[in-house]
Amino acid sequence: MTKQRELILSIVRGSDAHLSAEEIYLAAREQMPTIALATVYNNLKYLSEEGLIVRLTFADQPDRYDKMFVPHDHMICSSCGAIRDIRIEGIDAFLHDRAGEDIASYDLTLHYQCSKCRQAAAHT
Amino acid sequence: MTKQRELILSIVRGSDAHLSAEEIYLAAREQMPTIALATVYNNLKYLSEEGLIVRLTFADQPDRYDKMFVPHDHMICSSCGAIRDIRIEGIDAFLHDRAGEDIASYDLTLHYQCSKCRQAAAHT
DNA sequence: AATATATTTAGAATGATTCCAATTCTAAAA
DNA sequence: TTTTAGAATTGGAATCATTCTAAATATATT
Repeated sequence: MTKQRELILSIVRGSDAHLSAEEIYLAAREQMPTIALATVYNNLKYLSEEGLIVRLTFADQPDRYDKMFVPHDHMICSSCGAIRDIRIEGIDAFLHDRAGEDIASYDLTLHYQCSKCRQAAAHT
Repeated sequence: MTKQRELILSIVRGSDAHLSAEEIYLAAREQMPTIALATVYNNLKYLSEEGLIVRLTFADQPDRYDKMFVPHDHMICSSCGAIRDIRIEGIDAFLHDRAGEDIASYDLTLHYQCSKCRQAAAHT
């Protein structure tokens, strides 16, 4: 485990945001100013493949990375793009029941309008 | 409605595959050899925004386009990347019930291993 | 300490998509 | 039907996220 890899893992694990590679790179540089962007990408790929973190792909955005200590899904605001965690009780069993195939995993993203954007839209 | 737009819409509507912009471009060129790739992108964006077709975003792939005449979700093979439609009875009500927010829409992708890849993996 | 293997680095390359500016089309008005 | 205004098309350049490459460096093993 190199220092770089350790640092990147700790940044993802230490944040509640859903950080992009670029954001992780900027955070990493504060502690290790010589780290290369390619190293960040290499390690994010490695850590995702090892299952230590989870890569999230949304439309019209760079990929994001999630520590996913607790299983959950995501909600994304259609207006501002803000991402939020959501736990949907029983979804896992529900999907395994009805898929009719052996499901390895799933990605679920709910689209909605966050309260901030709902307010902003209200008084226009 | 320009001829180009009409052609692109008919290609998406006429296919059961989940075509990428590039594939749609190639199909379009057979009937209209001078059509520009940018026109395909412009129209796919326009048609998606109008709700006439649906854009699908998966990890590690270009976006794909779906006519979505009937609501459904998708399964993607973790080995070969093949995409399949799946209908999950009651998922819509289930999500609206438990989200605790007003859901505009959702994206659900199940990851699995398709039968072809399962066989291929079996006799190695 | 020597060696083999894995990782890092910086920059070039790639691929998907968007942007741009010039031209052409379309549809509506005169 | 001409005129005209707005929209769409075209081809190429530009952009952005990400991966690749090859050389240098670090790490772990003998």
